[in-house]
Amino acid sequence: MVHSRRSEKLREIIEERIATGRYMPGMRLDETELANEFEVSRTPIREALMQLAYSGLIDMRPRRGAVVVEITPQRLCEMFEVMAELEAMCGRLAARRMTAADQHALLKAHRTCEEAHKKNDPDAYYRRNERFHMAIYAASHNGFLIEEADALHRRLSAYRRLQVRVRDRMRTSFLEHSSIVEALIAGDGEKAAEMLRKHVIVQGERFADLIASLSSFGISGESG
Amino acid sequence: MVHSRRSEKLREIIEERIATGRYMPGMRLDETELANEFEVSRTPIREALMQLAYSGLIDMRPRRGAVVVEITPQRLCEMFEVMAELEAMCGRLAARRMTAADQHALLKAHRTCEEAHKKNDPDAYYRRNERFHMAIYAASHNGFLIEEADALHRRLSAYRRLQVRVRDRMRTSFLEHSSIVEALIAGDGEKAAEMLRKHVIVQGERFADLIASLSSFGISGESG
DNA sequence: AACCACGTTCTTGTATACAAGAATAATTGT
DNA sequence: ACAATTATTCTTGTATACAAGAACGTGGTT
Repeated sequence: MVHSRRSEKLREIIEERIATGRYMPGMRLDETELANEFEVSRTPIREALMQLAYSGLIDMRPRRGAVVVEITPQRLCEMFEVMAELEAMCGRLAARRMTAADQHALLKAHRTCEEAHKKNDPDAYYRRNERFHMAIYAASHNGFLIEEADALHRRLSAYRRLQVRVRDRMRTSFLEHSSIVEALIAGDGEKAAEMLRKHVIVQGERFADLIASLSSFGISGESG
Repeated sequence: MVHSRRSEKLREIIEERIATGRYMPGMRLDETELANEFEVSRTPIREALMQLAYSGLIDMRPRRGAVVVEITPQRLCEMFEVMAELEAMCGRLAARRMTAADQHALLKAHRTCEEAHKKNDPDAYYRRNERFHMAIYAASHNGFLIEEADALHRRLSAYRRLQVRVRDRMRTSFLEHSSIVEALIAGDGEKAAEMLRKHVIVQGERFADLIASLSSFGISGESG
């Protein structure tokens, strides 16, 4: 058995389960229970939970255990607002700094999105959309920015997954991607930034869509 | 004795020590040593270290202990580049959303900076400058953004402290503050954003200044 | 004398034991 | 019968014990 910090992997697994909605907001995470499930002691479980608490995914009140944070719609919009700005920044930098290899990766990711769109496969589109955005982050050539954008993107992935299912969202998203690619390839940083900002931010009718999907997700609903 | 998670406070203390340069980059953090110093067991120390590792302040290689991360000049510039963008975003939002109370707080913070500037007291200016920037963050009325800006600001505080000592930097900084305040009060979000971006970003001759101060700080020097 | 192998020691990673606060259930008083 | 208070139980927070890998030193060999 490899003895090299299990809490890392445990954190990733729990993070994933929160992101995919298996651990719903408001749900209590019992240390002993998790320890039994993963067949480890409470120690690595606790270490994983501490990290998640620090990153804001769970809330650990002293002596009251870990709870998956209930993200209010307002909070979620705030997070998307910041995400939009980070992506806009990536786009602005990418337009100036991207290499031929970056362009190639971006175009490839865009084409795979197109496939998923044509097949009308929201799950595939969701995954390929992630790669599209990652390609833009990478092209910014700012390592720290890439990490931050990546981290926030992961935190929002559960809600992004929901958004893709909204009627016509996939088509709109893909069309926006096309314009973004165009601006990036043309080297127009400001335009790319502006389009990415609008692409990511949640406002207007998309806000209503989000609220609607949240309630089906169990957030701000009857969950206590 | 209050039994409510010591690792929180321990994390803050260690974080502070890294920020102020007491724990220099490259320095090894011995769990047992820290446990003895704080008169606790290794358990809460470890929990604090895990959190710091997750937030990127220290590096924990399996079985090789915790080491304060060596931030390269490039990395530091990347971080300031992101900080600049977050502050610009705060400014843009603040110009639109700030209340009378926000304006009052901002002007007050600005005046206390002026005092420190006139007394030619870099340490006081450093502290009051923090409050000035915090006032802008708060005025953005985006709770998530405030937290993120705050966290990154803290991570960069050690380097900011050095920058203030650069000749004439305090005067330049204060003049820039004045323009920023003007733009914010006038409600000109784009201008405020642009000025904040330039105020925070490290480039040109300020980059050279940073490199120079870093070597005296022990970074990228002979420290292993 | 230099290099490799082995063993010692030291520190981290994990498990378990123990303590203390919070939730809950039971009991008693009004 | 209902509420309040207390006792019990349950879970977290901390300490300590133990195991395993890594660093380091020593000794032997070439």
